[in-house]
Amino acid sequence: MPKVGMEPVRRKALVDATLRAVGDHGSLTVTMSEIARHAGVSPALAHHYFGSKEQLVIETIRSLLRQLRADAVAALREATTPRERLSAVIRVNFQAHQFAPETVAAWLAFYSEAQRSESVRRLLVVYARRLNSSLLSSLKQLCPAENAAQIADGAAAMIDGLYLRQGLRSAPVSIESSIALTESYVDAQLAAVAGAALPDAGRRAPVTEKR
Amino acid sequence: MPKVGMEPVRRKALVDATLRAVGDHGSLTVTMSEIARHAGVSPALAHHYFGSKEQLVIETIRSLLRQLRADAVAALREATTPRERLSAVIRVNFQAHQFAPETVAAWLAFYSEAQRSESVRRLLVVYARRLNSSLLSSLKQLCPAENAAQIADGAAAMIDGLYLRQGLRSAPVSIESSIALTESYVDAQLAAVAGAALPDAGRRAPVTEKR
DNA sequence: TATTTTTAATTGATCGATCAATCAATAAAA
DNA sequence: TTTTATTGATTGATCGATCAATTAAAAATA
Repeated sequence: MPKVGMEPVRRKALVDATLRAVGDHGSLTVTMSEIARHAGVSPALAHHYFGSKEQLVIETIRSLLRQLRADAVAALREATTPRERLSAVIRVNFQAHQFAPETVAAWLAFYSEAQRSESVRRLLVVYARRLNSSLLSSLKQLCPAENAAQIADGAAAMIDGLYLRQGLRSAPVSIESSIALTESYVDAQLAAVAGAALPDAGRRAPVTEKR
Repeated sequence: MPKVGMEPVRRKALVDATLRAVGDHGSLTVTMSEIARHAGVSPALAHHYFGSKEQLVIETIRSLLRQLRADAVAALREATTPRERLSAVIRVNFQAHQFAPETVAAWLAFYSEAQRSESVRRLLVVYARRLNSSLLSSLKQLCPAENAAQIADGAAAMIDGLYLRQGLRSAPVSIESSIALTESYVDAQLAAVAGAALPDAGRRAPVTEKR
């Protein structure tokens, strides 16, 4: 029963359905039929609009990334100091809808897919780089560049690791604890750097250069 | 050409082949035929000895876990102080063969599979718990228990995260840097705890309790 | 020792199921 | 009448799994 102008509606529905299906299935082995069912259309229509399953998956990741960026922009708008911006970047990654089990499961599936699909890998690299550079730009205003780079790597790894463990649902570290853990890491590292720069501070600060 | 006593030989060959195949394929979508080819036998033989693909995969994960534990035991034997034991635990996880791209890719695939297979999930939970408790037992001798738990969570997450990023092969953090990053995290956290316990130390130590 | 029987190892052939993808057909809006 | 939206039916390929058949070693029997 063709109503004109359905294309954008269907595309969005299919992308959303893919995220949901991949999310609660936990892998890309979901069938096009299942995705289509979630979206309330026939499998053939999914192919009509996206050409292939791989393309649909790619669009889904793109959409996740767009969402993440939009959230980041919004969060950063309210932050004024570098330290606040840092916290904003951390917080965004643990926002409820990003940290929801299905979303995490979907990310995991995408990471695995990245091993086979170069396009998927490229997209995830974009995400990884963006996270690093968001952290880095704030950190560089809080400590020397070389320390900043190291702290950014550590924080990014910790964030990704907390995701991974969230995906396993074994020892569920809550959203708040995840944020606290990451914040605490950043705080301690910054303190260590500051301590090393001010050796008169009474006590030896922990070293960070172990390279 | 039946030679008696082949079973253990074939089982090992098939398990090794599975790890390799899953590793460079990057996912569990490898076919039994491919695994069997890696092992130099027919697909039918793989079914003969393991019954199903799922069972073969499970045995493969078990084997990975065994290896990891053996490495850990060996590394711990040479450590005497709590701090040395802590370093040993960290180091083991970044050993060359554990941190090799194919191994990391295999781990990733298993994590993804854990979303669907309860048995796989259970095994990975065992790994996660073991990592946590190894870290924890050393940490508890270096700081109060509540701080220890937090630091263990953070370190475990960071280790897993470094694996994840290694899997992406985007901004490759080297083995040495990965170890250094994790060590630095532990050092700084312990220093922060110590600093908070000795408030006369001239400068306020960074807070860790953000819960 | 010689012969037969049992057991272990191994595979080729094949079945059945699943699934992505295609396509021709239909229905209604423009 | 052309275009857009939509689907049911179908195809072709892939893959896990099964099974009967084969080979040779080991064990039992004569």
